[in-house]
Amino acid sequence: MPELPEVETIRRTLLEHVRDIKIEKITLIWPSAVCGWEDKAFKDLVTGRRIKTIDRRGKYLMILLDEDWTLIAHMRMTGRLNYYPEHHEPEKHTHVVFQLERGELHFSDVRKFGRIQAIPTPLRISESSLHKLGPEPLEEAFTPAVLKDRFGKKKVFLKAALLDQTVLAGMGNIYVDESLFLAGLSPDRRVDTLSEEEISKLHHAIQNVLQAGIDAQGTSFRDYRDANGEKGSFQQALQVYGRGGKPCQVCGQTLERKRLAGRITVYCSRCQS
DNA sequence: ACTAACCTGTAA
DNA sequence: TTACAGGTTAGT
Repeated sequence: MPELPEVETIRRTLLEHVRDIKIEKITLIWPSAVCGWEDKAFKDLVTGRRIKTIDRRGKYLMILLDEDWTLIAHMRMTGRLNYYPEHHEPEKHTHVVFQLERGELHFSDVRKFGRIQAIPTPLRISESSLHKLGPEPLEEAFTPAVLKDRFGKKKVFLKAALLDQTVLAGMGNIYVDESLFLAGLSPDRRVDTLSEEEISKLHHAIQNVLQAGIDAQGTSFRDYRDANGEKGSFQQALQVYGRGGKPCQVCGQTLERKRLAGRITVYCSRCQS
């Protein structure tokens, strides 16, 4: 579920509570949520370490520990990281409990797709799937020229290109559809047909939509919650995602809904071309 | 480039 | 009962 704005919101709401806090004990309720380590090895590795800070790369959360180890968490569709200031009984889908010096951090995931892994910090880029990620769309280095370069000679649909994490890191089904609507571009355009001006519009729309998503603390269309269990509010601002068959809020035309690049895609055939 | 698979819950 | 869900990967 969480895309860049949701993961960024989790990062921020979690960091407030856990910066410089020591992990005292780990309980693996469903050990498969941790990949790459035997239960005991993982516990030994992380127990007693202090959380220095939390970074984000695309949809990955990176919890930096002292002694140069990093926990990498990916929520996939329904993963959550919840902070509780007091003891809290694990809920039905809680898989890992980190008992902290102050409070507890629970990783839960209804669909069991989400994962946590531990890697040595200096090797993090080359040793994980992180090294294949495209640029961060909200960083200054991300310019229209970079976007054009990332599309390269691809001939795929815009929808597929923007969902591809190696092209650009952090966009998912919601923010891709919203960005394309804002840019006035049809999701089934081939990326090699875009003009300079269209690339520029798309670049602007991507930054705009992602920043608005962060400002609204993410989109709680269904399951998403931040580290405090709070919903975001960007669902109220959605122009197309989840609105197939309803009228376009700009021109009134019925919004199209069809499967593209394997994902349900909603767009306005009048406003987007 | 598309599909299935990984899972569970919810809504049609 | 069936389809579908914010993601990714491995297969064809």
